[in-house]
Amino acid sequence: MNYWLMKSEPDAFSIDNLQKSSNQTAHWDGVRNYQARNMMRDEMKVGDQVFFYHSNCALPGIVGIMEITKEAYPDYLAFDVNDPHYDPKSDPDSPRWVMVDVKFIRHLIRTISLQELKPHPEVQGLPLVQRGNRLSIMPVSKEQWDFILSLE
DNA sequence: GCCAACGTTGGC
DNA sequence: GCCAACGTTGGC
Repeated sequence: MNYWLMKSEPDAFSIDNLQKSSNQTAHWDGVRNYQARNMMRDEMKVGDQVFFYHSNCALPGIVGIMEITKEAYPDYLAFDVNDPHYDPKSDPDSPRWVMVDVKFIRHLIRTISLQELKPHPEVQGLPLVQRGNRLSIMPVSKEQWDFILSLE
């Protein structure tokens, strides 16, 4: 089983939005970065566990856990001219972007903030804590996963 | 709201 | 294929 971290701006889609979704499940759309896409497409499997990270907000940090319930399939928003994530270069016959389905598992007891994580040597390998990092989907090692949860 | 860091685009 | 310009991300 793999572990991941996925970022979302809570103003756009928060963990509460996920919890309130039908079946507590939603598609993770709008990823428009090749590195992130490749990980979704090639490595994410049903059952993988994922940290839900709130970015660009008052307290950026890890707020909960979700699980992959459907592996990569075409991000159809890329075909919708009226959607902000529309990409004219994504051809329905050969989709450029993919999404996965995620299911709410639980909130963390408290938010584990970026500020709190940064000083810990155990997570220095995580792109999340590296300067200037913008990757919205990243792998988390089992050791990092367990360590972060031990802070809860 | 600011702005540094980054990824992408497109002219050459 | 280089790289300047541009748009976006995301912490602060």
